[in-house]
Order: sequence, then structure tokens, then C-alpha cells
Amino acid sequence: MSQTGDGRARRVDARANRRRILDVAEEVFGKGGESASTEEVARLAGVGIATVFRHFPTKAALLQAVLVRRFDRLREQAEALLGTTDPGSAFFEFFRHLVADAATKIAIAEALLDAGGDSDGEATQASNGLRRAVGALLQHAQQAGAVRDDVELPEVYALLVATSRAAAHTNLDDEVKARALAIVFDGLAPHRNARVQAHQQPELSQPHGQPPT
Amino acid sequence: MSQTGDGRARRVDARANRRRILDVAEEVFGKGGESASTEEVARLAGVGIATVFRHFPTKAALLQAVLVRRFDRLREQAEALLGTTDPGSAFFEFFRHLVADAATKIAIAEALLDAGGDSDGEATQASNGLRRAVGALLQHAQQAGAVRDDVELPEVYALLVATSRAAAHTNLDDEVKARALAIVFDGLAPHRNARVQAHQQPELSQPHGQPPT
DNA sequence: TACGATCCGAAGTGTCGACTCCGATTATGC
DNA sequence: GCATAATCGGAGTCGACACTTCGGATCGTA
Repeated sequence: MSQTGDGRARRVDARANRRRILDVAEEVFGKGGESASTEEVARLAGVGIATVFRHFPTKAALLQAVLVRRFDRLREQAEALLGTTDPGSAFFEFFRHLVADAATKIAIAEALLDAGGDSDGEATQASNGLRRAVGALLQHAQQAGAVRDDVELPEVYALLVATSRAAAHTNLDDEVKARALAIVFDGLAPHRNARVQAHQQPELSQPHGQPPT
Repeated sequence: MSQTGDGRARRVDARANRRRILDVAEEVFGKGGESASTEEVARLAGVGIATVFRHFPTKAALLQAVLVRRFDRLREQAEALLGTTDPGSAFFEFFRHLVADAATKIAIAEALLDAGGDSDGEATQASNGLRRAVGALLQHAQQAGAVRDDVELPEVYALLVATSRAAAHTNLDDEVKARALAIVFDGLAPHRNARVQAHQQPELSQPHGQPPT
């Protein structure tokens, strides 16, 4: 990616600009969705429009590049969580993280689902990587007894996407978001009277209780 | 609405056109979201563009009119359900209905949440009416013991919106949608071992069981 | 420092969609 | 039926935005 088509290394200013454009685009598309204009990206990145189009031949390509980077990062985070804490915490932690993250990244949340359509190859591939990582988290959480084992990845992923999308449109209070998420988590948990594990579970018995972070 | 500003009755062709435009707009915006063009609405309604703009001075006004009609209808349905069946069924039934309905009405699902922003007065008002009706359904369901009573309207409504939005973007299998919904319903249900009522509850114990309709 | 390859940005071009104008058409009261 | 006022629709205008062009600045190398 830091090489031009015929194998020559890019100039340093070109690399710096490319990186800055990507960063700004993530911010801009995250806030305004994909309807945000390319001109705004260029302006905030402090470059001309032509520079943006030189690095990314089309607006769709730019958006795709942003998505790929984002998906890859999320996947890495999911994979990292897989080894470090107990499986139950890892799963719910990542779920919560993704929802909170999507709150400032409308475009990501929108794309999570739409990437199912095979129209944009690279982004779809990255999205699938993330999906697989979530699948691994789910499987481990189920084996540990933290998630009921009669649910499967498709519906869990659908819920993940749905809550992320909703969180992205910010009219909601944080408290309400947390409580809605707690309801979903409760639906994912094994029967309550069968729970014995020590790992933290969202607690709804105290009406206004903030779920553990 | 069938009167012009100064109190004169509209001509019959004008009334018919207005109605047709509204119907088509609901269909078009439902399928393509609010980014669908006004020209397409006009074309499918069999009228000129000017006619559309004569009835609705701006595209936003047209969209709002569609939303108001839709929200009002949904509210009526919710209110009707309140008296006819047992409260638990009524609540879950309406939840399921709204989600299924939103599946073909992207714009509605999008607007459900966005209407929280007070930018478009009339649509917001209609949206609030629907929200109140859902609140009544929820309250009755809780009194009947069909829904845990430590949840409140804001988070329930948020879940309703979230699932509707997700369902609107059609990449999902119906079966998966049903199972995701069942997880949410399970999170809303009272503790499973405390359930005694006869009204139907979504059943997840059989992994692939279709929730009751 | 000098020079060529590479990269940059301001000012375009083309398209698309929201919205308007105006002559033609049609409903409605007499 | 006829006058007339309301309504209609096609052919515009206007602005926004994705994308291009080209003269000039900058980097990398000797």
C-alpha cells in the first residue's frame, strides 16, 4: 500500500497525505455518514481535492479503504481479547466496545450490515474477518457457560449490528443505551437460576443499575 | 387536508393526485430510503414533477406527510391491540408487527429514531403518539406479568427502533431475524422459572424454533 | 545545487436532483 | 354548453458534488 503500482516507493509527502486523508475520512464519514462530501475531507485534511482523488480513484474507494482499516482493527481487538480475559467477559466486553465505538462512526455501523452485499470486495472480506472473530468469541463464551448455547452466530451478529446502528444515531441517552444493551445481554445469558460463574453479567435487577464496564 | 388554504374545496383530480402521490411516495421512500428522487415518485404516480411540488412544497414536506400518515396508522393499530387480546400477546405481537413492517419501509425505520430531533414538528408529534401507545402496551404487559417490570419505555423503544432498522436492510434471512427477535423478547421476559402465564412467549429452548406468531 | 520524476492544488467540467415557469388542459358553477 | 379559475406537465434554472486538467511546487539524487 505504500508502493505505487509499478513497485516504486512513494514519496514521503504522498505517504503522509494518504495517511492524513484516511484519518480525516474516518472522522468525517463517521460523523456524517457516507453522504459527507469529498471536498470536506480534503479541506479538513489540508489538501486539495485532486490529492484525495489521486490516492483514491473514487469516493467509494476511499470509503472502502476506511472501512477495511476499521474492520481490521476491530478484528485485531477481538482476537486480542480472546486470549486475555475469561471468555464470558471477553464476549460481552467486545460487544459493548463495538456498540460504543459505532456511536461515533455512523458509516461503520451502516457498512457492517451492508457489507453482506458482495458489491465491494475488499471491505466485504475485512467484514467477514471481523465476523469470524466474533464467532470465535461467541463459541468460547458458550463453552464457558457465559452465553446460552442455543444461539448461533447469525442472530448474535445481527443483534450486534442492530444495536450498533441504533447507537450511531445519537439521540439516545447513554444510560438508556446501557439499559437496552443489558436487556439484549440478558437474552443472551443462560437461564438466570442456572448461572454460577463469577464473571460479570449485566445486572438488571436494580432498575437503574449501570452494566459493568 | 382536502381543503386549500383559503377554505375552498379542492378539485377532485387534485385530491386523487394527492392521494396517489402519497401512496407512491410511501412505497418509493420505503424501498429506497429518503435518497430516492422526487422525479421517481412523480413518474410512478403518473403525474408531472410540478404536481408533486404543488401538493408538497418541498421534498421534506412530502416525506413528513408520508411519515405522519404511517405513524398515525401504527398508533391506531397499537391502540386497537390494547383492548382485544391479553396484554402480553398484544405487546409482543405489536413489536413483531412493527419489525416486520419496517422491513419494507426503510424510511420509516430511519425516521422512528431521528424524529427525536425536533426539526420536523408534525412528524415528531405523530412519532410521539406512537411512542405513547407503545408505552401503554408495555405498561399493560408488565401489569400482566408478561414483561419484567424493571424495564422502562425508553430502552424498550430503543430496542424496537434498533431491530426495525436492522430488519429494514434486507440482507437478513427471515429465520435469523426471528431468532434475533426471540433473544430480545427473552431479555424482556420475566425470569424464566417464574413464568406461569399461558400467553405465548418466544421459545428458544428448541434451537431453531420459530417464535409464535 | 541542479535536475528530473513525482506530487500538489485551484479552477475547471459534467451530471443529477430539487425546485420553478408558463402555456395547455380540465373540473365546476351557471 | 361555456366561462373561468384551478390544476396539470414538460422544459427549464440553479446549486451541489464527484471527478479532471494542467501549470507550478517539492522531493530525491548526484
